[in-house]
Amino acid sequence: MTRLPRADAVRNRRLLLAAAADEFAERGLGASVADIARRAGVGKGTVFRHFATKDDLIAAILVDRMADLSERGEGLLDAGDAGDALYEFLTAAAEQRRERDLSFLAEASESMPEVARARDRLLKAIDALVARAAEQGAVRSDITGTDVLLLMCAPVYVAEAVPGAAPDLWRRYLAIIFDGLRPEAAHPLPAEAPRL
Amino acid sequence: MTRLPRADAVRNRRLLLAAAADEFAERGLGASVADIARRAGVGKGTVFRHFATKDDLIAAILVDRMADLSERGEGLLDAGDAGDALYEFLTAAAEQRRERDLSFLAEASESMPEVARARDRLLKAIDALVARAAEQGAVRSDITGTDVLLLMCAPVYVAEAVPGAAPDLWRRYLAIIFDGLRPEAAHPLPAEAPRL
DNA sequence: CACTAAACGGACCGGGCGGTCAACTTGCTA
DNA sequence: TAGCAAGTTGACCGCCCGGTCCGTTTAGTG
Repeated sequence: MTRLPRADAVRNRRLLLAAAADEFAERGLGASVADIARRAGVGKGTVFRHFATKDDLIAAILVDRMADLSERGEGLLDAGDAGDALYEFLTAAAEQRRERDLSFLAEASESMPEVARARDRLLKAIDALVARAAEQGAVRSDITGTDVLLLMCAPVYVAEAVPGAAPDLWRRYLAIIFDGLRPEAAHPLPAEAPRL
Repeated sequence: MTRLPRADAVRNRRLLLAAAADEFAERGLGASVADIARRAGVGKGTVFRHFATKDDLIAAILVDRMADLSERGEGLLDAGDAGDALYEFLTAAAEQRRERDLSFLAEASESMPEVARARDRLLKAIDALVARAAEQGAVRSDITGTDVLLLMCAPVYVAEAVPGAAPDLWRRYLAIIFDGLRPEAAHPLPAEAPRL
């Protein structure tokens, strides 16, 4: 059998992921591996022992976050009102991103299979939430889970552009965007729904 | 009197701005000054003669773009249907950004007074468009020009996240978001409207 | 407790970046 | 057309980054 990982290695990996998430959130993509290592209280070499490249580290962070969101979405699937459940899910997604904006990490780790797998799971949960909401007439029936996955990020993105904004400004834009998903649509949807 | 700038200097400045916009659009914020100079057919030193720092160059690009949009918005102020005018303006804004996404330049040049001035002019035009649309009942009356300035960027932002997307996918999200602005609101707006 | 493979640390390397500068060229003016 | 300020150029500087490497430390094992 393969040996179990050493206890200190497990601990350091966790410290590294947490430190990296904080550092990226504060300094953006340009945060240096050396700073991350220092923040985790670890040597720079240790970072590269756990994650072959900076991009691998980024991917690992993203996978963790998407897994958290997936769990949340799956837990909301048996809620009574499907519209409320969807709204609540979108709120949770916005809150996660609000706490630490790591959206810029996505482009650095496109095309990593582990990230793709995590995103597929997330999309599956959202698909189910949207389908139920559409059945119950809470949202228009021509939007897809992918639409919602994409729009999910918009409220915080929009609110972030305001320098000294109230911390819950994103709620304002979530309300507006969710209103745009209602069944009584004024505008037909141009362009086909995207896939993935 | 102060001397007029030399003809070649004027030409090079224009070449530089165009080359820089292209280069940034293709390579992101990390595009190097050396590459921009090469693309403009000019020495690296010339870049710094025209723009003291990389950030000054970025600011100049942004000012140009915002001025273009402002002009467009101001021209739409005497259109018959204010709702259509607003929709058309948002379409123009999305198209500009779709052609070349330079959104990431904004954070590099926050707090530059020239950029602030250009943005103020743009905001003024949007305020007027939104006020007219609200008067005519095309949009809900509790949204502000600032809201629209912020939301304006969302459709392209959202559509960009899809790798091989149709080039006009953003129209889909513009339709959804514009629907969210209609007067028949389902959700009250949480959080106050932001300023600036 | 002794031994070893796994894990760690940080000096080190090559490369690319933003920005400077002094020698050179050129458009404008009188 | 002569003269010069304005403009151009690319080699150069110092810095910091991602990634490597090897001597040292340490957690688990029998």
